[in-house]
Amino acid sequence: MTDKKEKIITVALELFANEGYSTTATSKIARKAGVSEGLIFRHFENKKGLLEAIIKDADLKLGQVFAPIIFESDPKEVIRHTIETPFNLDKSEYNFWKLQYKLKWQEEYNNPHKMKPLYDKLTWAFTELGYQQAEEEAQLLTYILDSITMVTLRGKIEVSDKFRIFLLEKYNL
Amino acid sequence: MTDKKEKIITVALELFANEGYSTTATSKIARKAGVSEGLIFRHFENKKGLLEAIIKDADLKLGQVFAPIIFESDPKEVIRHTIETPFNLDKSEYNFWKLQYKLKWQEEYNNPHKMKPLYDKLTWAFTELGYQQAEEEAQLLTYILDSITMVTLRGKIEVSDKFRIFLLEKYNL
Amino acid sequence: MTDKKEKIITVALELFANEGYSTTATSKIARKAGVSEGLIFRHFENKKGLLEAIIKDADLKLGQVFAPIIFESDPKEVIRHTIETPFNLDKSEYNFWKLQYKLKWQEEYNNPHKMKPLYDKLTWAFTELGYQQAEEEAQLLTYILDSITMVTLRGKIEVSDKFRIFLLEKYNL
Amino acid sequence: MTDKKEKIITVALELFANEGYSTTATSKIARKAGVSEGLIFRHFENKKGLLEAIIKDADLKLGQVFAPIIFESDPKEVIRHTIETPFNLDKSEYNFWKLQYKLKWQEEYNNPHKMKPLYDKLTWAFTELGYQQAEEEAQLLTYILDSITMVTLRGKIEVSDKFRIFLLEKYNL
DNA sequence: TATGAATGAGTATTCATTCAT
DNA sequence: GATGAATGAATACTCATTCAT
Repeated sequence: MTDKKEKIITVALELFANEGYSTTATSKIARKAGVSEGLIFRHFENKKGLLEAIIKDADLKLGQVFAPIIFESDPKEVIRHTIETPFNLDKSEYNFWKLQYKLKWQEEYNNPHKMKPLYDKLTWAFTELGYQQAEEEAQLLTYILDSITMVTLRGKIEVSDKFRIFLLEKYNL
Repeated sequence: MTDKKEKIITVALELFANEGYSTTATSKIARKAGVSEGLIFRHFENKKGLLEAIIKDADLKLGQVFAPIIFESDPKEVIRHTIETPFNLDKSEYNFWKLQYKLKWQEEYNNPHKMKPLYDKLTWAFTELGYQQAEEEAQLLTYILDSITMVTLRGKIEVSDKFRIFLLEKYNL
Repeated sequence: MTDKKEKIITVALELFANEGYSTTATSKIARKAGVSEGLIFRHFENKKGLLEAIIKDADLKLGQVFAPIIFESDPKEVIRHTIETPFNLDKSEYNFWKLQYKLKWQEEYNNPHKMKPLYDKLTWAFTELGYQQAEEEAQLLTYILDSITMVTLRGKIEVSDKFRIFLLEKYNL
Repeated sequence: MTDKKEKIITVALELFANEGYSTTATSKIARKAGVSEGLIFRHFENKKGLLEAIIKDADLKLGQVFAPIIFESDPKEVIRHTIETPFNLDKSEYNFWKLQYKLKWQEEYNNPHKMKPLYDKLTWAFTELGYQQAEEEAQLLTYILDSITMVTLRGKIEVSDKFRIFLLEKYNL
């Protein structure tokens, strides 16, 4: 992948995440990336094609982010690690996460099955730990963490460390 | 308010909620509402003005939706009622809710304080019921319910009644 | 039809006829017609829609041009009049005719049946005049006249009056 | 001439003939010819240069096609052969002919003198055969044959063999 | 000779908005 | 209050052409 192609992807991710996909003009992406507008279409054919390239990249990354949890063998650690994820979001990855959550509102790109592996692992962990309704517990936890993540990304309110500890205690961690 | 003005608002709400604010052309609103395009601007000055009129309406409605909870005096009932809200969304109000949640991603329109009264009431209820960390409990519950609401609105997955009962049991209801 | 709409059609006909449909930019049409480019699309939806509006107009006109021949009752007059048509093209109608002939090369718009009524009338006339193979004679005459028309429209060579008389004599007129 | 250069010419001829010069993108030519887009410009400098190379080739070929007629010494044979030409078009040469006729509408490339030798030969033949107005007869015949050729190339209507015989009889052949 | 990344001017089309009626 | 013609700036996308390799 050439430098310019990569620059386009980076800039587009930033703009799509913060200003929205349809609100972001390809001309703006080009300007910010320091390339000609035409180049975007040479590399991605479509504005949509550019979005999809970004999504593909992101799906890969999503796998990497959750890999340590998926391969964890201690159920307590699975849950602790999961809970701590939204509290440890790196600022450099905000754009990535914002796009993930924004796209959920775009019918076409809302794929709930993406998180299936994590959900399954959590179910397993809760089972191991003797929870009666492991599936519901797993579901519940993902709901909680999704909300926390979104609040954090929006940046108007910070989810306090106190809340993190509150959560960990809830799960006896 | 004239019939036509109201029709514009209804149609715009529907389109903004489902296809997004910036993606929805005023011409489409006009067509679907059966009015001339010019009329939109006579009544609302701006496309943005139209959105803001809708938001104003919506804020009013939001108050009404949560009033029964806010004025409930039995703490158990406060929590039960809150939990059941996302499970009782009327299809006719999906557009209203969708817009609420979508706009949270629009910096300009994301006002976390909107839900303050509900949050306060929940804090009060948890305190009454002797929970140690009432504020965190209130926060947690709103997180959970936000996620459920969003999943429901997106419509790809249904949150089961089993989960509702699971939740109520969690809170000893 | 508003003035501006008509102006668009006139200018577009001129440009499509002389510079070709796909070679003519809508911006050029707008500039020459003294209207905004957007107006073209308000009125015709498409560049193609504009072309089709022109063609529709033209088909109407084609009917008018040949009506006097179609309703002529003297077979000799039918043939004389037909022969003289390409020699009497009014300069103000060149664009109309040019477009007719150019579009024949565009698969989509080449409709040989357009001239059926004239062809039938000629067949009738030749039959009346006792020609053995009236259909072929009619065909032949339209071939000849098409070529003359095209040469005339291209304007590099003029078809002489001598040739007109030569033709009339061929048909004993 | 390299293989690739020749391939470019062949493909361009096909596309120019069928989809038009200005409608055909150089990228499409490159793709269909299996070469890089840059190569077209290395070999022909211009898109226009490519067209002109094709025209040059074509003019050569045109000479070859009519040579047997030009060098025929029997006047009857000259006319018979000329008449039969449009009925014997080889499908493999349609593109060549289509381009010839389409370009006549392009002022810049419409050169009526190209056919002068054939026209002169026909004039000679008609003179030999005692026709009174040999020049006009020659002109007339080229008109007829041009029309037949165009109809054939457009392919919607076939010119019947009956018509060929009709023509030959007209000229006592 | 040949490639393919890159450009910049241009193209059809959209869209929020204005305005005369 | 309501219409519909008209605008102008912006938008996604195309395309002939250049250039370093």
